[in-house]
Amino acid sequence: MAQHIILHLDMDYFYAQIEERDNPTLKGKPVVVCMVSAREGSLGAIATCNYEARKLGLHAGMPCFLAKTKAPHGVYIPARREYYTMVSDSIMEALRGYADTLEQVSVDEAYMDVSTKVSGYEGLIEYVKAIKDSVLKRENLTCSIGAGPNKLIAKMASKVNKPDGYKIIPPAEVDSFIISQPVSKILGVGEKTQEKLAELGIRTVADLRNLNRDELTREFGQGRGKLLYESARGEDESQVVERVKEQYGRLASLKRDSRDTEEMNALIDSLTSDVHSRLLKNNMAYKTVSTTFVLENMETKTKSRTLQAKTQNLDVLRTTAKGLLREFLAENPTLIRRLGVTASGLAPSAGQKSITDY
DNA sequence: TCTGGGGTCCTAGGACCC
DNA sequence: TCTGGGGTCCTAGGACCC
Repeated sequence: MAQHIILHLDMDYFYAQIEERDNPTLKGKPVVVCMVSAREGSLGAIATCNYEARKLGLHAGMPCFLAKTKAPHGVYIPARREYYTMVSDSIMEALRGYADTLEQVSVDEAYMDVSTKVSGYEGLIEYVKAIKDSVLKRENLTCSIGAGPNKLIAKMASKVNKPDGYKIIPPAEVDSFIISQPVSKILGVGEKTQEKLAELGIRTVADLRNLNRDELTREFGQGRGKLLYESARGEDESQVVERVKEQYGRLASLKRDSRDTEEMNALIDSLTSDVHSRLLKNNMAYKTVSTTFVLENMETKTKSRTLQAKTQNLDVLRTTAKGLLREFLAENPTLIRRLGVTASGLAPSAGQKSITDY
């Protein structure tokens, strides 16, 4: 049975690196790419920043007004998402030829199963270097690559020598590699799980190994329990698979917290147009519509409705989303901060069908 | 004086069907 | 008086990721 060789490729500080590439005078300065919303008085939040900015304590998700107090000389650039997506598509295309299967995880990240492309871990360094080189030649951008016998190890390895580096973990080194990691590095262990683990006295993967399967499923449920048990042993059976989009959604902030139906319906018009154009572009139909409400206190609520049959129709999307908004307002007295619309239950569109599907 | 936007996966209860 | 068990779909929410 041939061994699996999985790579995880991660573009370095992707959005900010693209901005640096396009404007070399930015090199050496803290570069901060911001997501800007329509909200009055808001400077938005950081999407990505380069390493100079990180040294000053900046990180993704940080509000930009706060970033500006820490890095007043930084260069703040509004995100150009469509452009970054084009760059991403070009990179993914370049990677495809190097992989048996390519699984794009996000704009700047992909898993590659290269099991039949290389003869083993011996020749892997050259192969990894060739991939990094092709990305550099194609888009003049650097990336980092991790390699190992499964996705978990590849992903953790890609972080080891960032930026512009690589790390290969052959099967014999998996155990010593994984056991040295803090639990927070395990994929799927976020803030909440970390807190709960800390209460149980668990901080490292080595600690985690002291709990057996039953204890973990009792504490964390079937899914997360299994994940923790296997991850602690460097095991991950999940395969690299070509991803199919399961939903298209758009979310945006209101100018100010509101219950103004007219304003919100107008926003829904614009959000649904966007979602709809992506459905058309990919020739997909949807069956379920969800409206997302982010409240004053940042709490998120959703309401959804599944149709009798799938459709591609824009008016149905709009009417359903607005209906859900009306219901939500009738049931909840709270002000709304952000609104979102998502189409899910996607399937390839049958072609000429339209309103009659409803 | 605040805190963006786009996703995936899992869980759980109820409806409904065989 | 007692009334199984399994599967699928729908809705809602939570955790996590970039």
